[in-house]
Amino acid sequence: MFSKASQYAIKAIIYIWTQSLQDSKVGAKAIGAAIDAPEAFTAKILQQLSRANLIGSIKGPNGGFYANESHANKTLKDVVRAVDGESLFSGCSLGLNKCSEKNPCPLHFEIVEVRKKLDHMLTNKSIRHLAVEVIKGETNIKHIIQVE
Amino acid sequence: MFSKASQYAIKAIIYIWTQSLQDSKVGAKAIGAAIDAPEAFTAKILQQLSRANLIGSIKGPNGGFYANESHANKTLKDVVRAVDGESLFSGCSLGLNKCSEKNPCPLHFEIVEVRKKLDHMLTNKSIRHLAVEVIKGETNIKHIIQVE
DNA sequence: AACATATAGGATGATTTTGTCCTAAATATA
DNA sequence: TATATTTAGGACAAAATCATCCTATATGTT
Repeated sequence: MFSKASQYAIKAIIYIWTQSLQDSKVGAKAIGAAIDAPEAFTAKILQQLSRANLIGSIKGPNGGFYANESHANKTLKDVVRAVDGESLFSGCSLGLNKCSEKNPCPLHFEIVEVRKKLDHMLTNKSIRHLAVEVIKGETNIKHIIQVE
Repeated sequence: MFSKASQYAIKAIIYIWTQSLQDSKVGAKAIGAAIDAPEAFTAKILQQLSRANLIGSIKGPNGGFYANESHANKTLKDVVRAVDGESLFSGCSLGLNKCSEKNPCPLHFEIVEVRKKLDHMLTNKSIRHLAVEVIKGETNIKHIIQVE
């Protein structure tokens, strides 16, 4: 459903918010470690999020990534859009070039319902809100380390 | 949402049913042409569908692919499963190794709703039924050729 | 000013997915 | 039995995605 890149992006941006809500910026290294994602690849994704104005970034010592009020109304849909593009949300799910009410593919009317739920999932809570849930311990964005 | 391979698979198997309902087998070449998919790649996918017993195949002159009563209750979910595997339907959508009711990711409860609709879309009509709709002209599985 | 730290971004490599090509195996027909 | 046709399947190639490495750029600190 989501590419690896957007999975990392979602976990990363929620993590950034958890830190920003406690007034601290985080570096790419710390983010990668926190979400169990490769650091350099995560850094690339953070660039994309930054360019899309979903997070802020500051170079240099004490720099890092952060989110603030200017990002407060962003949702996971913005994240998935920035990283994976529009294809999950629009266009024919079977790849037909002309697919419409008048000339529908076999999934045309059904996919609307799926996308409605998908949209709801990705827009009904702000990323900030999702981060609060993580802080509260209600949800979780990390792998669980297996101990023998 | 769906891989290219499973998009081809869905169109191919519906096309095969449209032909089988009129008592004729179809070859890989004709299938590829009918759904605007590369022939050799389509052939590989047809092998997978055949191995998964979603269609039948016969070698040699007058051979080809077909569907019959023994395939009549198969759905698109079986097709997507055979081609793309299980990941769309189960497992953590953010890729967490341990994600459960007790230790949920931020999307854990929401993804259930999306998958419910997805499941409905892929199981509420048999492939055979979808083919009938195509035959009736109610739906369509081909690209529309652009004429200048 | 020099230095250290951190993001930005280009170049490159690995892996997966997509796609092609060729040979083997099966089977209908002459 | 020989031949033509068609699926099965292995080997290979191209493109996209995932991932790493190195240098440039910005900026805080000494």
